[in-house]
Amino acid sequence: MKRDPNTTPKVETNFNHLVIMGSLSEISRDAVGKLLRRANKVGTYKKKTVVDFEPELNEAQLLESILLPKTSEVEHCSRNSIANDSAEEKCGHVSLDQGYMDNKEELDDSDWEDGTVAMDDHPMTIELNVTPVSSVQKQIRRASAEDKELAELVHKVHLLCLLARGRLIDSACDDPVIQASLLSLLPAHLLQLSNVTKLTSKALHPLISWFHDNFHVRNRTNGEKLPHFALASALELREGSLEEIAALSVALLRALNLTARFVSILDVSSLKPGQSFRPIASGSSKGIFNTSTPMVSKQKLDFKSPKKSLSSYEREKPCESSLGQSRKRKKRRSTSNMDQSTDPSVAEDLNCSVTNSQTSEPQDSNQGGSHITDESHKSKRKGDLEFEMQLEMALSVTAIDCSKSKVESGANADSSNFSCPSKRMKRVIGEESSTSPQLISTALGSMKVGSPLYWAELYCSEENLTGKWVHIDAVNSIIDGEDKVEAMVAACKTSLRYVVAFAGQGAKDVTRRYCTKWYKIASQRVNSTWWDSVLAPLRNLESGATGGVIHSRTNQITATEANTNDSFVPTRSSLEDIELETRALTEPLPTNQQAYKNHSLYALEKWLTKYQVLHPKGPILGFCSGHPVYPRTCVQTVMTKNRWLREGLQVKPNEHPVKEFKRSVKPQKVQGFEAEDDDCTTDSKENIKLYGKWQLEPLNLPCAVNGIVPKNDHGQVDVWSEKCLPPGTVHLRFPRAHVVAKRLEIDYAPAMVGFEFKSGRSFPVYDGIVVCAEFKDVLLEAYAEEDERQKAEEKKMNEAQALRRWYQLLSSILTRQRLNNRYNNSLASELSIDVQCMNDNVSNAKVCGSNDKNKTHKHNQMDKCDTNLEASLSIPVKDHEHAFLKEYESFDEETSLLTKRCQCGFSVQVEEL
DNA sequence: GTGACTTAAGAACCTTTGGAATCT
DNA sequence: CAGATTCCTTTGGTTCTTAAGTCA
Repeated sequence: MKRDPNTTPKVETNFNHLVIMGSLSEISRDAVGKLLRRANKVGTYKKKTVVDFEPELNEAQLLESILLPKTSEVEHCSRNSIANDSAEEKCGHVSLDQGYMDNKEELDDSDWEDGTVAMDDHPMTIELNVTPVSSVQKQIRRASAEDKELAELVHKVHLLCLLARGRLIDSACDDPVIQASLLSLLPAHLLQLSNVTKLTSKALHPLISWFHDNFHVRNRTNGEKLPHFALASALELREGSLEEIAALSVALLRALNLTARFVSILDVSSLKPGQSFRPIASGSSKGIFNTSTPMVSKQKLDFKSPKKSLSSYEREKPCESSLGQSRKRKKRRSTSNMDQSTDPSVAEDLNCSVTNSQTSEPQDSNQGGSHITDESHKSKRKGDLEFEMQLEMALSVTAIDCSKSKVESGANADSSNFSCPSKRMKRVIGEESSTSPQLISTALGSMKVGSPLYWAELYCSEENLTGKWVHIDAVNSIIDGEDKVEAMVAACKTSLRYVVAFAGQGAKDVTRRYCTKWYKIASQRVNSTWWDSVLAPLRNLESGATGGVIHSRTNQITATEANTNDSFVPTRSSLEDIELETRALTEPLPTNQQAYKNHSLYALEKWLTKYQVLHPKGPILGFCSGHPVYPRTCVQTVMTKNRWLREGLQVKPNEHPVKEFKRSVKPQKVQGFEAEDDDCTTDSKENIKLYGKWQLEPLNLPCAVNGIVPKNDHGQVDVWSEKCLPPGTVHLRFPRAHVVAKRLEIDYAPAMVGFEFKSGRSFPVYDGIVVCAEFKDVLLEAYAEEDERQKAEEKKMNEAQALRRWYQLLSSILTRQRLNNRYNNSLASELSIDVQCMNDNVSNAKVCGSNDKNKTHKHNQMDKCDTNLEASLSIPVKDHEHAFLKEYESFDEETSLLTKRCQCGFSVQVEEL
């Protein structure tokens, strides 16, 4: 992963930060890497990856493949990106087709119903022979473990991306230029807020209403700007995306020297597979269709098929609203009594961004018009776009080199794409400046709202006794409306799974503050261990930036006592932790029974599993449909004696099973009809007896005495864990340990570590032996020796085998040569060349074992062969019989080698025995 | 529209101690 | 001949989870 050379200094700063927080960047890399590897493997997961990944794709390309959705939305593509896209799409199609052919049989109707397969260049007709009735009864395919794993990986990576984005926005809020510009716009009387020492939420009303009147949400694309510039641009125009306006409100609060956080709902892809990602703010399609006040004319809805009209409607909506907004905007501008001139210094800075957004405007509307015609084959979902954008931004932060794999289509997209419903909510709720729940519900009824996604949290030292973080939604002009957030989000058919507050480059999960029904979202969140480890470094940064020692009224009174008696100094962070924890423990009782099934705090007896009991059975916390509600802490897991044994625990004497149920014994197939008669006897024979944790004591195994290992009925020791070892024994996990133990006549028992299931039967799995502790060293020593000896023997055997093979090879060559010489066949010359080539290699090969004192005739013979071969290969083959004359012989006394020579130059070395 | 309940299907979990043939 | 090693074959019942349908 290389750093992108194109990243701006701002991003680099962030990256450096990430590097400092090693753990987080590691987690990011790990999660993204896993996803990429996983994606590489998965080619058949249809809903998420229609493109069949090519194995030779590199990571960047692969990422692109994931991100490049099946279709693309023309309106957000730059000219360049369109060209690139089409090229890429072509590639995509090749593999898509391939993938389709490969997995043809796996594709079911639902794939086509999704309508996400892009066939841009090839018009296609799909003939459906099915009747409408049968198409309704589509095949339900449950998600496999693999699908779940992939969904979880995507979820995690998406979370990391959103976290990274939040940090970028947060750092943009700290920008001194933006803050100064905001202050310069602020009427003088509101500036006094910065001098207020005892801040309450009431004091904020004038400020927030001024902000709300002067900054507006609008749907626009602002190119590839970084949050920093996007924010500046929004400030310049006094309008921007939901995110930008919320961020500006945070910047304003910070400019006034107040402690503020940028809060965002991390609207992340689902943890469960098969659920297509739909950003909250875009509203659910179901909701839109249920609305009684459609936002577009009926004609547009009448579009071929209901399915088609759904998607077209979804896509048209933003355009229409965008146009509407621009009209509204003009009106607003002309009537606005606010000073239209802006700070010249800021204007200078922002010049380019302003032109950017201005030029993007007509383009926007043009494309809006054209995309209706193109939509039949360009239907990239907003969620996909958002995901791409976030992933890209996060990757740039974590400096993954994705410059080549830039998802061009996504780059132009902006969070404002999906902010228009929220903007409408603002009109409805904000303009009437009322926050009554009734009004919200009216707004929701007409589905003119999106969900609040971003807001601010301000620390008010005079709220409560110790101070409090106050929810401030400047976009909707809501102050201290934390209890309304959940209802607003729920109205959008989603839930707030992750609400994260950003400050000082850090982040903190504050979901608990906004969520009253934790049981509903708990299952939709990633496992808390992972999430906590991700947030740990960010939490520190956050509390470093916002935390401070509390000097509340109560503390001031007891300040001296606290200093002397208690070392605990409450910080904002720790007090908030307590507040959130308290919320977690005081959740109201759910009204529906099924909510108790996996509730973390409460339980109903009827929803307990087979291996759960209530102990103690009380206190009763309340009732749900007549069923008593118990605390979850009373739910205990019960197990059989054997299962507890594995945990290193045994049932105390005289304890009766707390739960008992009949084991259903299936009649043995072999016995056939005999078993039918046995039915009642087998049933009564064995009941499964379960015991609770309170009935147990530590395992009391017989000790090893006199070097004898206590064994079970099978003459072995069950080693489920170290706890199961009899006292005074050790588990030696090396192979062939029993051989050594047996040789040394040490008592041992095979260690059974589990079972393996094969062909319907279970077989014990052994690993090493169990011996008395006193023999451990002796055995290890002996084993080391034995090991060494065995290795030496192995080596010797290898060498001998090598010798044998050499001999075999050489003699076969020789035989061949001899045959050639004798019969002088036509292949002779060819062979000689072949053999000549081999000569270099073979003659250099040193034949081992020739120094062995116990030289056998075989070895001797081999040596002969060796030299013979050398000689025979070194001379050209002729029709000639060697004659070894005595006078050419030489004898080397040192090596006892007799060298015989022929006149032709051929020589043979012979070792005398 | 909501929730209780049923049904159905697939995933996940639990079960828990050979024997014949061949090689060394 | 004894002991070690390899090969054979590839369960099936129960519970949990999830989604859809029905009904009050």
